[in-house]
Formats: sequence, structure tokens, C-alpha cells
Amino acid sequence: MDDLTLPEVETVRKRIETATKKEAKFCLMAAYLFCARASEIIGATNRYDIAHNQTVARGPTGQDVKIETFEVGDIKTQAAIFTVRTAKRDGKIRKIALPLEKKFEPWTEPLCNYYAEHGNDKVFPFTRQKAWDYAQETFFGLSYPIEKYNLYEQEDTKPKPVRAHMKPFRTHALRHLRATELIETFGFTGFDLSVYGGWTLRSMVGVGSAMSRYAHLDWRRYFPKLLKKRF
DNA sequence: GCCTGTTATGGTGAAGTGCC
DNA sequence: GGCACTTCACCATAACAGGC
Repeated sequence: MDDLTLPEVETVRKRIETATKKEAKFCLMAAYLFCARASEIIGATNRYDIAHNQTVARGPTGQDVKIETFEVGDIKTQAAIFTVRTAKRDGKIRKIALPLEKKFEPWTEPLCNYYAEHGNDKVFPFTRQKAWDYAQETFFGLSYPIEKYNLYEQEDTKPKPVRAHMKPFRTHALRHLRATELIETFGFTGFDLSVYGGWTLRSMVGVGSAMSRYAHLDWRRYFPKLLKKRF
């Protein structure tokens, strides 16, 4: 029986740090920090995916980040605000704010600099398959858990339960890892996570229309929780 | 209106294929 | 061999539907 747990954050971060290709390193870094799906990072789609309405590349250009000062009470610090276009929700914009100070998040500044190198061009001008290759070579030997779920087949009226199992750690696993870290380490609530990760409030915390009025809550709601000295 | 189960849709995983 | 493209099974999650 597999141990159905995620790898340690530190293990994954070290792997990303040691990625040999610069574009692989920053691509995986961004996917992890933004709690993003591959399509929210990559900037190119091959002909087949376009023809079959598969992945839409929603990745950023070098212009999709800005620096703002965050000030509340005694706290005054700088935040890098990254614009991410959410997959599955027709490219709905969400803002990922990350502390610029190294003691809070040492990757924010290098990622901003990498964005700046690309100007008006796509920051990650390659396909999801390429990103998957990068994840495969970077996370070789690591795996992550898939929860049990029901499989509904067209010809079968009864759902087929699929047991919890492990899968090799690839691009989508970074989203799982980051979401878990935000809850367990930074104390994010379901509301915070729905803003950060681009989930609907219903899918994240199970609230209906009455609470969905708060769906506009922006990065200032969760940002103070990221000001936790860890490095 | 809320809750819960089901379905639809769009995205990812991963192996295969073919070209240079 | 390395790379990009093709292919389809699998998975995540938004939306729908029905009961209370």
C-alpha cells in the first residue's frame, strides 16, 4: 500500500532550484507559486490541441506583473501582483500577490526579473507538452495522491468507484502542493484559496449564491497571511 | 434557498509517431 | 537521438437537477 501523502514542499522547491534549463526552472516556479494549471502558464498551443478544443494557452506576457506597496497597521512591504488568466472559467483574471522581500518568498524577485526579460512577449512561449517534459525530468521519482472518485461511463448506469491512488508528480501536482501549503502553513481559508487558485466558492467551500457576492475579494484579503518568515 | 449527487466540459497525463 | 506534434484515457471541477 502506498503512503498517500504529498512530497515535502522543501523537496519540490529544491528540485525546481536545480532544474538545468532556465525556462524549465521559472515555468515550474510560476506554476507552483501561482497554484496554476499548466494552461495558465504556457504561452503556446500545438495545432492538434487547438483543432480539438483541448488546452487554451493563457500564459502571461512580461507585462503581467506590477509592484505595489502593501500597508496595514505596522506592516509596510512591497508585493508583486501577477495577473493570471484562469482556465475552465473562460480566462477569468485573478491576481496572485507575492511578497517581494526574500525572507518571505525568495523566488518573487527572480520571477519578476524573468518576466521583465520578456517585455511584450510570452514569458513561457512553449506548449503544455513541453512543460510536462520539464516536470517529468525535474520531479523524477516523486509522486502525489489522487483522492477516490466516481467514474461515470456512458453505457453504465452505475458509477464505478475509483480508489485513492498515487500518480507521478507532474505540473498539476504543483497546484495540489501549493494549495495544501497555503492551508496548512499559511492558514488560508476556503475563501482565500478560491481567490488565489481561481476555484468557484461553491467548489471550494460549498457556498451558494448568498455568499458568492464576496467572490470579488481580492489579493489584499490573503496577502498578510503570506508575510510569514520562512527562509 | 440549500444540499447533494450526477453530468458535462475542458483540462492534464502520458505514450506513440514522425520528422530532422 | 532529440524534438515537436498527435492521440486518447484519465482527471478536475463547473454546472445542472432534483429533493427537502
